Amino acid sequence: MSKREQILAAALSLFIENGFEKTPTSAISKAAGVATGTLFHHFKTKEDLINALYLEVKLALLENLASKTTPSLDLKGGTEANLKTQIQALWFNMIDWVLKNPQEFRFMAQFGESAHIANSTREKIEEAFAGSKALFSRGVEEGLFYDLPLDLLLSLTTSHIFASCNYFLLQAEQWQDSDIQRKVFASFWSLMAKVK
Amino acid sequence: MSKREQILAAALSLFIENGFEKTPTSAISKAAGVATGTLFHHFKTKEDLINALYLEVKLALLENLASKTTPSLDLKGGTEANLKTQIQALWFNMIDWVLKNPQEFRFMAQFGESAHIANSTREKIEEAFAGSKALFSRGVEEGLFYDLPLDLLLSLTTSHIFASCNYFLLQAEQWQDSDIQRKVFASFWSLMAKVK
DNA sequence: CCCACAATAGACTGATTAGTCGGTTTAACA
DNA sequence: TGTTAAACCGACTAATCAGTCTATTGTGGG
Repeated sequence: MSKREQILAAALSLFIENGFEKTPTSAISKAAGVATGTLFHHFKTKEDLINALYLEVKLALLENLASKTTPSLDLKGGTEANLKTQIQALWFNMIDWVLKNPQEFRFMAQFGESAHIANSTREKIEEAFAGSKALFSRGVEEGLFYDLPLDLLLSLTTSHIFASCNYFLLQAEQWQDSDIQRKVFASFWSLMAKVK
Repeated sequence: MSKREQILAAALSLFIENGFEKTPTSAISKAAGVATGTLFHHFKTKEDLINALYLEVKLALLENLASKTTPSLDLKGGTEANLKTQIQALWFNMIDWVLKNPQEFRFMAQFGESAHIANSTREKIEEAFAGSKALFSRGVEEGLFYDLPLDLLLSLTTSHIFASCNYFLLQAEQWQDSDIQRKVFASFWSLMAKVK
């Protein structure tokens, strides 16, 4: 692991444990086994560090969502069944990843709304997630989902899945119950899908 | 307005604008038109101050939710219609209050997850909101809602309504559209209500 | 009118910390 | 082997800030 990675890993742990302001850069460099100078060699400021970390975490999540969701663009089984399958895969992958990477998730949850994350960082993430966004856009276009502004729909679905992750992270044994899994996904789906 | 209230009001503005750590107590007392000593007379520490503020804001919200939701315990029109009506009233009241108190909402959103809010504060709030909680508990008991752990269901509904508030706060003109209102509430309701 | 105590004031300090600086080590490459 | 630049080191500093302290001003009850 490069020193840069050591620093990021140490920062991740310390930030979620103590918060940003209560984590001195000295503590980060110490935990990373690195000198202060090295930290500031890799990251111009402490804010740069947290922004880099946030971006990396988000991209790691994205990669994991994408890797398993076969983007099978052929529409066998009808467009609706296909879309639901893809979104369901995304949903499972997300919870899977969160349960395997609890620190990363806590970090996203804790700092996603914080003022430390710069707009430029948010824009980069927005861009990277454009692909997943398109999936939901399709649902609206095809009249399958509520005809609501896409941003609103995305915000509703994102917060639903975040809340689910948060719950299963604390109650990991419940995630073993496939009955609960089914119900929670049903809840997720019907929050956007029109009643027929 | 008492000095104590002046301090809380100043802190609210400054905290949402600059964050907790980037708001020196000196800035708060200055904005409140008060001396440092006065601030620390009313609040033992800066953390005490934010906890008091958080509690007050949450209680103000609660009062507003409760005041308008006539707790009509007679069950005319069937228990189901009654429950839906009450929850719908809660839902509208919440968005109404948020649109009228944007700073308070931003504050809740920004600091709800933060480590500055003590557990004792969270417990007090939990207690205060037990009444609203009971409404959802009823829905589960009556088999109207998904049979999921109450905490999970509450977390899902809360985050849905938070996301809605957040959206309408930025896109206030959309809240004028009663068609959108209907759809978003439908989404909210079907996220917990079993499909029949 | 007086006493006790709450409220107010603001100068001050001890501790903390982000980031700098001057220098050393490592490593790629010519 | 010599050159160069990146990576690395850690002592140091300039600035900031939470909370203290001592003094002053209301104020309610006896």
